[in-house]
Amino acid sequence: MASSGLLTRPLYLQVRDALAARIANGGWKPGKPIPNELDLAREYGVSSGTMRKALDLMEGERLVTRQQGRGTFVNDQTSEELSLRFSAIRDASGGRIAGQVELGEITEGTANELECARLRLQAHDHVYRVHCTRLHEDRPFMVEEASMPAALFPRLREINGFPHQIVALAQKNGILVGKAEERISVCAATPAVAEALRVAPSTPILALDRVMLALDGRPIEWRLGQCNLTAHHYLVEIS
Amino acid sequence: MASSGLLTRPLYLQVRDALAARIANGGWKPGKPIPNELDLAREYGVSSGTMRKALDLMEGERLVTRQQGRGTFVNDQTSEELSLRFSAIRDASGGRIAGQVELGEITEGTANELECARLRLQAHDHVYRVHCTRLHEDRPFMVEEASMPAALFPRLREINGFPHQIVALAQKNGILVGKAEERISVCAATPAVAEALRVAPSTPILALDRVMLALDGRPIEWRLGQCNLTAHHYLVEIS
DNA sequence: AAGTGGTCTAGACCACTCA
DNA sequence: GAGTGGTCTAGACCACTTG
Repeated sequence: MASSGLLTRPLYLQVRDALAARIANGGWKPGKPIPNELDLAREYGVSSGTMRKALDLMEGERLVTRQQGRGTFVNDQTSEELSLRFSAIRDASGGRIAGQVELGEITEGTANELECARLRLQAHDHVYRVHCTRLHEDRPFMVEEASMPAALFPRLREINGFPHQIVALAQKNGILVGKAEERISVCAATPAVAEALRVAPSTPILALDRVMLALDGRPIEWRLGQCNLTAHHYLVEIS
Repeated sequence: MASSGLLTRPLYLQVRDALAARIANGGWKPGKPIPNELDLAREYGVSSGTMRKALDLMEGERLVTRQQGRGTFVNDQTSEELSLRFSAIRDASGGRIAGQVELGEITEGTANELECARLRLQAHDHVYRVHCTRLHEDRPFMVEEASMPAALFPRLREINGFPHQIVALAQKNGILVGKAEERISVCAATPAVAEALRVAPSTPILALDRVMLALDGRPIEWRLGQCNLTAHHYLVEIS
C-alpha cells in the first residue's frame, strides 16, 4: 500500500511511470516478457486490479503487448508494425510504405529559429540534421530533412544506419515514443525537388511538416517532407 | 447476473450495446444525464465494476461524458467540439474550420460503381447526393460532393438545412458515428474547380476522399472534397 | 450533507497457451 | 495441468459538485 497523501497522482499512474521507466532504461528488453500481474502487484505493493489498470494503460500506449495465456511482453518499437505506424503514405494496394532510404549527409549545428519553435529549444541548443530520399520500388517518392535535439540522442553516432528511423533511434536512446503531429499542405515542385523526385517542375507536391513527440510530450524530431503522391496516397483515420 | 453460456460476448460489451442502443433510439437524449452507475448496475443485473467498464468504453467512443460529482451525460454530437472533430483543416492560428456552407442541389439516385464500393452498397441501392461549397471568412476553400445511403437516412428530407452536417444527420436518424477514413492526394485545379475556389487554373489542390463509418462499421457517407490550402493546412495527429 | 464519479482492494472463476 | 491474462464481483473509501 503506497502512501496516500492528499495531492498524490493516482496509484495506477505512479505504477505506470515506474514500469515505463523500467522499459526506457533498458531494465526490461524489447520482445521479452515481464513478470505476471500478480507478481508485479506484490512487488509494487498494490492490488492486482491497480496493476492491471496500469498495464492496460501501457498497452494503449503501445509499450507492452498482452496475450492471454502467454504473458505480457515489452514491445519492440523497431518491429515493422510499430515503426511503420507513423508512415501514413500508402501504395496503390493500401499498404504502408516507409521506403528504402538513400541517406544524405548528417550534420550538427545550433538550432535555427524554426527548429527552436518546433522542437521547443533555446537559441543555442544543438541539433542533428539528416537529409534523405525515400524510394519505393526504386522510384523516389519523398525527400525529407529532419532535425533532432542533439541532447536527446547521445548515442546517435554509435548506431550505424539508423538516423532516418526515429523510433529505432529513440528506443536505443531510452526515449519512449508517443505521438506525431503532421501539418499537411500542397505546393508546386521546385526545380531541385522536381529533379530529386524525377517529376516535371511545378508538379503538385504534398508538403509534410511533422513533429514527433515522446510519451512525456517532449519534441524529439522535426521533419519536413516533400512527397510525390501520383502513385501513392496519404491515409488518415480520424476517430 | 446475466446468462453465462460458453460462447457469449463479455458482459460489459453486452451492457455497452444495450446502453448505446438506448442512446441511438432516443430513449436517452443528447445533453441529458443518465442514471448513476449503481442504479444502472442494479437495473442490468451486473456489478458496478462491470457497469463502469461499459461506461468507460462508451466515454472512449464519445457517446457519453462523465463528470466526477455531477453525473454521466449523453453527448450531443452536434456540439461544436464533437461535430468539428472530423474537420482536419485548420486556419492560420490552428483552429479547426468547418466553414459556412453554400448548399448546392440535393438529388437522389441509384448508386454508381464508386458509391457501391465506398459505401458497400448493391448496384440498385439508392443514395442521396449533396453538392456544396465551404467558405471561411467569405472565401471559398473547399468544394465537395457527398453521397449517403438513402436507406439509412429516412428523415433526411424532414431536417432543414443539415444535409451537409453528417454527424447531426446521423444523430437525428439514430445512427452512432464512429470514425472516418480519409485518403489524401494532390492534383492541379481543373477549370471548374479553380473558378469555384477562385484560384488560378492548375493551382495545386488537396483532394480528399473520405468515408465516414458508424460505430458498428457501416459506411454512412462518402465525400470527395477539393481544397485550396494556400491559407490553411490539414493537421493530423498520429498516435 | 447528499449524491456523483474515480480509485483501490481482495478475491473467484473463465479462457487461452504451452509443455 | 500449470501458468497466464480476461472477466466479474462486492464492497470501501476518496474527490468533486451542488443545493
